[in-house]
Amino acid sequence: MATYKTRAQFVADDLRGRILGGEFKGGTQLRQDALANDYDVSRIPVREALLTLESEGLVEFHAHRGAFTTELSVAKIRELFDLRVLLETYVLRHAINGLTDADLKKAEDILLKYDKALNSGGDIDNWSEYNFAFHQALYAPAELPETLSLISQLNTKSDRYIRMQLVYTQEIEKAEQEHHGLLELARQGDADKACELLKTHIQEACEGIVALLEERAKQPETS
Amino acid sequence: MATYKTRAQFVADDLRGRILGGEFKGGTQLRQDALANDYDVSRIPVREALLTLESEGLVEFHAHRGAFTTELSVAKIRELFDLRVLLETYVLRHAINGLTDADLKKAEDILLKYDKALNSGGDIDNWSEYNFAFHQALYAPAELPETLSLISQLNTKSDRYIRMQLVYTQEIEKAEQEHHGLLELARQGDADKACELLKTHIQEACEGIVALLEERAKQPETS
DNA sequence: ATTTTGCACACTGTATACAAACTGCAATGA
DNA sequence: TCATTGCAGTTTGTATACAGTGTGCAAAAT
Repeated sequence: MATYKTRAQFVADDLRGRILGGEFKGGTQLRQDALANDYDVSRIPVREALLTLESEGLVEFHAHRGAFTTELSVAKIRELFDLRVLLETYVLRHAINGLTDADLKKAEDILLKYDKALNSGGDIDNWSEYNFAFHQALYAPAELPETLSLISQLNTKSDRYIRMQLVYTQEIEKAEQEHHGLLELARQGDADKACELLKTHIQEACEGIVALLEERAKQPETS
Repeated sequence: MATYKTRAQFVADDLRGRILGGEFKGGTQLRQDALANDYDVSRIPVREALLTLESEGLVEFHAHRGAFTTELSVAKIRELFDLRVLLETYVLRHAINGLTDADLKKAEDILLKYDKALNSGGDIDNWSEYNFAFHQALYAPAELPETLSLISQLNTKSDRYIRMQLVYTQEIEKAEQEHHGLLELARQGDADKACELLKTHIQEACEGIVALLEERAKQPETS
């Protein structure tokens, strides 16, 4: 199942994980030769992987100078989260009437599974996946694939910063509670309240990140 | 100025134009070798160009089987246009208060320039560019680059169908009138009315396209 | 006659090799 | 001293060559 088809895809998937995991600080150059050695492939699939990541906004190409990891300004982070509010409340509103019991059960399963993982010495590494899977489970019944794809893009771009926040603050429990609240409102079919909760859920995460970044900006380099 | 940096970028830009121009019908395979001959380059830059176009949604890769042009279902077209309404009214509302005289003048210049081109035996080929330039001129003052980027994506994906409609119906004049109306409302700073007009402007274009596609679906292949 | 197996062809995916562009430093000149 | 030019090293961008996978037809078997 997880047997990757092409080397380029494998490199792209792994490298994405490394970037999102914070292995490279913003603006560092990704040398094709070094990556090719890392993965024991030639530079061709590495280049193709970097192009893929460029289209996802994780990397920027400068002609004849190579690929550099991107770094988002506070203004751009705010913009991304505002877009998430706009698009995610939009799909949630469309999805909420068509939610079947099976859909709700699926979302709940994901939630409980992560609750359990959280209690037994939770891993933050795959929190992003759980988080995204939960949201997608709620959004899927809207049957708006293009919209979900845009939302996925926005999540990928903001993922690094969300993780950063989770490492430095202990907001996961709060987010989990909000997820439970969201599920309950969805079950009741209360679109207005659900969207309102979703909105604050996203906005508060944004503010947490911004606060962290601005605090960090004050301090000189600590490496 | 227009001296392209890399061959891959040149191929991507040109090929995008050919796809949007309707040279390939939906689902046709784009053979790397043939394209490499067309552009007198090797397959490497061709592959990279195809990857770029894949990220724009114009092409789909199937592992070991190559790249195929995409074709959108009516449902997806409707979804794309609904997203355009959502995002474009969002930015217009943000932009409309900050519009300077210079911004308005710039938008008007674009409009008048195309009016003139239209009267002297108008070219449809570059209508897409004019159209997009006009909308961007109105949206730019919002200073929401990520949002504009998403809008640009949506426009690229739907561009083929817009052109198709313009070829078969004579809606350009109507669109031009709506553009003038939009500019006037923007000048007055009436965000509500401007967004309302923008919404119907987009929605009517969508319905025109859908009608055309459904009509065409009834007829057998006429080639 | 229908299905199956195998093989040959075609095309994609990737490695290797080469050309071109950028970077930094050193030498030269004002 | 400071700016400028030229050169060498490094890295990217691309061509060529090879390996691997999918496709279709033909021959063989039931």
